[in-house]
Amino acid sequence: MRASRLLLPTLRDDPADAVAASHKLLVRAGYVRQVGSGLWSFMPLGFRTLTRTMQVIREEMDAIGCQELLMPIMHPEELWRQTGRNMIPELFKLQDRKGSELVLAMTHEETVALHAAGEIRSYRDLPQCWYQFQTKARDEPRPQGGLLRTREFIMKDAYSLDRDEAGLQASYAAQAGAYRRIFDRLGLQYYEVDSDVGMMGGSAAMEYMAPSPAGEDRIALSEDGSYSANVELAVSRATLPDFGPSEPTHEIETPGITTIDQLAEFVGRDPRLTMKAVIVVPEDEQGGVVLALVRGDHRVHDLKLTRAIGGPFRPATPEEIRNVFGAEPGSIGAVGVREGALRDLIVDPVLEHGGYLAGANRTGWHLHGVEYGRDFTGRLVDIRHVEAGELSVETGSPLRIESAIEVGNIFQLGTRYADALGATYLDENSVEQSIWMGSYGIGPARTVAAIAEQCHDEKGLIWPASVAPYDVWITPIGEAALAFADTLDRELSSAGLAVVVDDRDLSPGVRFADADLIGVPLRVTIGKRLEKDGVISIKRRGGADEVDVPVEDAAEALLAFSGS
RNA sequence: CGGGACGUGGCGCAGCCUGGUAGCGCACGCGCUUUGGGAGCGCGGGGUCGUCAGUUCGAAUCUGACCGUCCCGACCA
Repeated sequence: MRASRLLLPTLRDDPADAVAASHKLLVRAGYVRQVGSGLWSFMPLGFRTLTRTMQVIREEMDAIGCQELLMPIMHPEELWRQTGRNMIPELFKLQDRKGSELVLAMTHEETVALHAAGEIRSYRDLPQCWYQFQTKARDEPRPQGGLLRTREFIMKDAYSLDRDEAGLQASYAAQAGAYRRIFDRLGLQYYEVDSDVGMMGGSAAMEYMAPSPAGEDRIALSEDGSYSANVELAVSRATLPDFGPSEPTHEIETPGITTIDQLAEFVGRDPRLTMKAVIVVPEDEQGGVVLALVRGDHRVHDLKLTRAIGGPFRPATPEEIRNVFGAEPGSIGAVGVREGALRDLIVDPVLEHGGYLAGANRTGWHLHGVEYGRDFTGRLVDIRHVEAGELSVETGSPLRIESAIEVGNIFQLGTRYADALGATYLDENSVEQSIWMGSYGIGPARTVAAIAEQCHDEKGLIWPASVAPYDVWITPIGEAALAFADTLDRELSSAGLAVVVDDRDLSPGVRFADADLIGVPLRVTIGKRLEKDGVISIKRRGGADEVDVPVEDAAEALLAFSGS
């Protein structure tokens, strides 16, 4: 293919509004263009890379017996009412001309359960696995980072249907294996981490996380490799202070002290010997205030607390705090709270042992020696944010925290969707049973962006061979060189390689710069030395220096390079 | 939703404070020269200055509203 016939809209400057490396590079190299916030077109170059990425995914799905199908993007809202997910704020809603209510699918569990209910009759029909590449629409509060977070995107979503939990676990394991093969083939560096089930519900989930500074997620990883989890649910062994002997509680006056730092400083004690009170109000109709306690030097993880409460919450106002505790914010604790004043009292398990300095519910005073079980009780739920340097629970290996991009996830859903939509089968005893479902997603476009984040240098993109838009980029300099380039193109193309001959009437420097920016793995330069010495130069993008190859060996050498 | 920034040819920007006929670089078209790392000279085309309203003799510039985009905090492939 001659470059003069291709759309190669490369840019010399970074787009002004781009921050993430993948955003800058994919726009500059002409792979993608923006249509609106979180809405992107894949230009021909980008579409080739996206297609190759999807093909790798398709091959590995097929390899585990998953069957490709296609479900609609537009659904009757009624379908989503049946699982209650029509209330999700990210769900786009619209009406047709008759006023019928429709939604744009943000995922397809409901549709799969609908078809399972319609088509699966017997245990003999199970297990099944279905997948598709389909556009998802999500009314994101904040699209971001170019392709990293968009409002419309293609997802590979697969769904397993099994007769029982053991079957689901086998399907889940098969998907996990396929995912590892997919991301290995795509040349992506990634971690498989335990994750929150989020809006999907269900019992277990893992995420595939590509480490990158542009990533929005934080993952906790143990140094010995035995533990990896999203910080949304990561647990760790906290360091323990020297508590000293247990003492009865006694009040101490702490005038004007409202923060943990001030308190620790004022009494000259380790902040780890203090207790922090977080007061929040659940955002539901029930009303009431929840008191959450963590150690003074720890942070509450919002999502963990959301799970503990069972829904979203907001911080309590100073007035609400005064009303419930009879004291100013900054001197709140669990001891001496009026009976029935709290809707819930959640205690981080770190506080189960030891005596702490805590708020006295009396403005300007704190309590010394407060112990769980003796002085107060509450629901023990892990709500604390894991910190770098803490130790993994099982092996005691130190944890670090990395930023990462979520490129895929797998969920064990259980029977929630099947139950909501009546997806059942008859077992050997003619007893009706619920179908167990799993769902498995990969964002191909986000994966392309994650690869771009990991695989680039100051000159541009450096694609792994499996996803590069073309395999070989030939830059001929001069007429004789162009003729030989076309010959080489024919030879390599018939051997199955995708080749670009950059015949554009541009200076060599510009064409070299474009080739580097676009990131094709193999670069061939044909110049004066073709006629003088009978050699051409081959260079691997991002690899070692150029090597000269005699013209008669050129095709063979390139085929060997592309295969390795 | 809270906070911040920006909107001027295709791209990157200046001009705005201090109102007076819209400019620079790149890109683009034509001609000549040039060809192993973002070439040179010459000529040329292209902009309702986000939109609407207001102030003014006169608005890219001042005021207001709206729209759009990006970034930082709560959500997800």
